[in-house]
Amino acid sequence: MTLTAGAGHASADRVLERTIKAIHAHGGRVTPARLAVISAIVDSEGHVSAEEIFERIQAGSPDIHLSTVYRTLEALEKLGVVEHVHLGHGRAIYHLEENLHQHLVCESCGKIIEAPRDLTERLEMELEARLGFYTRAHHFSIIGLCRDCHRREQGGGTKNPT
Amino acid sequence: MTLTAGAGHASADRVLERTIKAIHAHGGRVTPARLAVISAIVDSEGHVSAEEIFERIQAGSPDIHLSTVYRTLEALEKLGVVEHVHLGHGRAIYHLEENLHQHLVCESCGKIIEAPRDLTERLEMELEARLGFYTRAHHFSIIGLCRDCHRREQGGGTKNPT
DNA sequence: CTGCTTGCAAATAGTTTGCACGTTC
DNA sequence: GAACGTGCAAACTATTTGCAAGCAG
Repeated sequence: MTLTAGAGHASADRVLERTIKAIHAHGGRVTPARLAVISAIVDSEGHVSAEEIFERIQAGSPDIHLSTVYRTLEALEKLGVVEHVHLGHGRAIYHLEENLHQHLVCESCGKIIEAPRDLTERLEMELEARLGFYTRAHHFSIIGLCRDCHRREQGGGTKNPT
Repeated sequence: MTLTAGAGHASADRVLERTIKAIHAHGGRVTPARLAVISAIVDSEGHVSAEEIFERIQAGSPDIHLSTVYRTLEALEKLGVVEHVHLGHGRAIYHLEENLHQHLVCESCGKIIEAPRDLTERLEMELEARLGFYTRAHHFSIIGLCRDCHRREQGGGTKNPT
């Protein structure tokens, strides 16, 4: 829980409202399933796999199917409400598009840190200026070691990369 | 495919040699399958999925199984010879660890561009200085649009900065 | 000879899809 | 009422694994 980014629970309703508007704007229907998925993502501080969302939802609405979660996520992604990243071998992780940030994933403990935007913004600008490469998604993942794990491996002498 | 030395890039042989040494150093065996996998990666300019490697190998050695390719890649990754990244929903892409670079993946045409190291080096340094996050892997993927696709989507190429 | 490697096939994990029915607008 | 969304099950893709036979050292 060492997130330096400000966590705004007050924004939860705003996200919901914005999403509903977006769904309507595209001729879509606002269904319990979709509301549940959005709530699950908001509740989970922004980093969840499809299955985690599914499990969270199951508690309150056992009738919602996993495939619906996937389809809803796809729809929400098309609406620009959520995005997903592949952090490793397994499942993808979804988060609100509002949370424009880079994921710093610790290889050792799996912790996900959010890098301040300004650090990467410059990189994006330079990529565009020098290579003409336009980073549309505004997100990517950086694999490495968090402060603690790095320190541990430096000092402890436990070198065991899996 | 064929192990004809000398005709290819000068670095190809060096990679092979280094890899053989690494395999031996870890008590592993140098097998035709492993040589074929390494050659396939080197031949392919560094960006290949497991299946592409498999197909390349099939041409010369139809007896090598896909699962062997996976197992070999895993072994080579453990030895620090190759690395892999997940660029999208589908398969992972493998490349030589020597090729320390960032992948810029064009969302639209799928082209993979390699960003010059210095662009990202600064980001890495700042991540370490400000967050204590140490980017061990020295690689990550940035999704976006290449110059051409970006221009096309802009609609007519209004400006032309080079 | 010894045990790391491989081929094969079957298993897994994560995600997608076809179809008929239920819901939302 | 029509179009969109959903449940369900089955398909699919990428990758992994158990086991016995095969080779490298």
